[in-house]
Amino acid sequence: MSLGGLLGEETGAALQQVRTEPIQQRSAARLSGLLDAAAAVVDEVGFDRITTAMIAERAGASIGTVYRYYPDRVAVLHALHERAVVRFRQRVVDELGASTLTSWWDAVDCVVTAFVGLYRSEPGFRIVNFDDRDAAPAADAVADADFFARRLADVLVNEFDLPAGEALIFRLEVAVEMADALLARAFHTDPLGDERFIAECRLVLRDYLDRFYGPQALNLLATAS
Amino acid sequence: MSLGGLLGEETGAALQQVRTEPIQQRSAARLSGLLDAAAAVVDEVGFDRITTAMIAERAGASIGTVYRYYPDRVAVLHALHERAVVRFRQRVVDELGASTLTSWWDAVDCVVTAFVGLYRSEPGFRIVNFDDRDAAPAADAVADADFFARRLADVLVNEFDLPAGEALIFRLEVAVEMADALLARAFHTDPLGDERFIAECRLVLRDYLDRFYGPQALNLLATAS
DNA sequence: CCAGGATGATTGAATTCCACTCGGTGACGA
DNA sequence: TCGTCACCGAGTGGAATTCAATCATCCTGG
Repeated sequence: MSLGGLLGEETGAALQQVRTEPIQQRSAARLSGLLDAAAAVVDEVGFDRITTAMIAERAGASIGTVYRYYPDRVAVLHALHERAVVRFRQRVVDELGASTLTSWWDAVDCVVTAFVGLYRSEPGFRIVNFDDRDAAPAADAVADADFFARRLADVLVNEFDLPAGEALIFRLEVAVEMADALLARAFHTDPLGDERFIAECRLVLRDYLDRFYGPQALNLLATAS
Repeated sequence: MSLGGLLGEETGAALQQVRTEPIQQRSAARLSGLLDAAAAVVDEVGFDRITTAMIAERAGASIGTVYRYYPDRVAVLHALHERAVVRFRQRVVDELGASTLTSWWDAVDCVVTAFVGLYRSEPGFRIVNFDDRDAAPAADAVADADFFARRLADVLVNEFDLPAGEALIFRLEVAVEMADALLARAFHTDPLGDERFIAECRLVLRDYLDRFYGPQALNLLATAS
């Protein structure tokens, strides 16, 4: 499996929440237009001041159109989140392709860089991120983290010969949670991201994973088996 | 300063948001009754499906009564949050008093234990925790984490001679964010808390702080100065 | 190639829901 | 018995959501 595997096969399923899958092309544009509008509005008025009317107006559509595609207000925000996640994965793949990877650490570093990049460039990403334990079934967020951890695990196993298994997946999940929290904190006040927290995030991740997958730890594993 | 300092002096100010300080006794019961109701409702229907009507009905009061004490819907949730934080601090102090502390690690461990205990016993704590970047002025959440980090820093400096300063506070803030994320994850699906994540939280905290405040690190600091 | 029916897409006034107000009614204390 | 304090719940306004009517596009038989 190549690095591209990170993208996942369910890119289409990301829009699960839409009421009706669009048949004609114009409606595909409507869909993304609605999300663009939602992203813009979120950035402008904030997460909880958003109204469906604002989204519709910004997208040049009527209220009814919003409800044609999404069952309710929060579903729109969920979809926005999903799209952000998909773009995040794409960004990770791009980053991975653009750098020469000498160890698993480079891969992890790419993930952090991608995350930071999206926080900075993607409208609405700051508000509706991995961390949305807030709105509705946050089960999604956990599922996302889990899915992502598994994908990343595949890559690390295949490219850098890390020992596969549930343990690796669990640790990556832990790493994702920590990284998410620290990066969210970094961007909480500072729109460009507080570098102290970003740097500390990298440090924490490296230390944590080094404990299990650093040179010494791997040697121990090798001798033991 | 004793360990009790963690409690803070502003325990009374936690209810700042009430419109009218209750004069007669019966209304004190109403106040906590409203919060109990809010906590129960939060646990049942989730954070953003709460309605003021639900809270009032559950508390056996009328809508008007809710608004007699709280200026708006989110104020109720804030008050609930504040109460949870106060109870958390109290629990930390209790834990600290009940154990023999031989190093700063024991203090950190107590904090984790208190957090886990509250997650298990306090209705609504799961939803409205430190991490509520969600609704409304999320600046509060960060302020909380920061405030708590400072208090904890005071204790660690005074009881265990850790080097005071902004660096310590920053690292404790990082630690708080990570712990919050991992514990939230632990309770996300499992109401009793996934022990794997709880254990990993303790491990991560210890490793992270050991890096700076472990025996070796402290010796280095001592020789350097 | 084209009518014209079938189905997808859009609309926005009407409806429902919900946060919040306020004038009226009881309950407590002195 | 009077003056507050506490409480109630119908009423108001605005936002969320519905739905029947209308328009656009596709498709098919002639």
